[in-house]
Amino acid sequence: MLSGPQYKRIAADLRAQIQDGEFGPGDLLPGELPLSKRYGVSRHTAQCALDVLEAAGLVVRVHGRGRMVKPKTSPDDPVASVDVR
Amino acid sequence: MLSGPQYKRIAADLRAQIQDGEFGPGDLLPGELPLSKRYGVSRHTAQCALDVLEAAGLVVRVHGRGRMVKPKTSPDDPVASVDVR
DNA sequence: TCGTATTTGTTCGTATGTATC
DNA sequence: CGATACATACGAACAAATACG
Repeated sequence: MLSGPQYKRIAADLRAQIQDGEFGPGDLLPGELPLSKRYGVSRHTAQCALDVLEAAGLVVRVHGRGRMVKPKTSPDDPVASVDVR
Repeated sequence: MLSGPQYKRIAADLRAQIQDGEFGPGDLLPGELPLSKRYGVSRHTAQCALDVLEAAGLVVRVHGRGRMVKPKTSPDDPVASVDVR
């Protein structure tokens, strides 16, 4: 209800951790499987959460490697203002 | 294999139709179910195809209604240059 | 207002392919 | 080669929004 979709909640959670500095630029984020277990959701849902961060321009995917915090290239990124609602 | 992912092929197909004028701005696109039947894929795959167009800024979603061709608001959209490969 | 049909939203599960380490 | 991780694709189910009669 108040919590909304799980995947957006997880995405917001991860985003907070990134912006908190728990994950720096270039750091590898936890993968789909680890996230699915940590939050008690399916792998699909964990994937959706990571997709939100990717769409927000916060992370980048690397096939066979994982997802990493996008190294800031342009200082004009409206990244922090993206609504994860 | 040689043809690549189905969802990207379908997305490219739809994009061509849009840019061909078969669907004008504001027009409602075929939904996930119609597309899944037309192309013989699952609803999930059809959804992925439509997601590509949405990510490309070509269409917008409306819950309970469907997806429509985005009415062009800004003429600076690098839309046509998006690679659907 | 209510009920129904349609469509998208969210979530689960599974399988297989491909890329990296 | 084997383990890990993302890529693609199938299926199913119920929720929520919208439109219409």
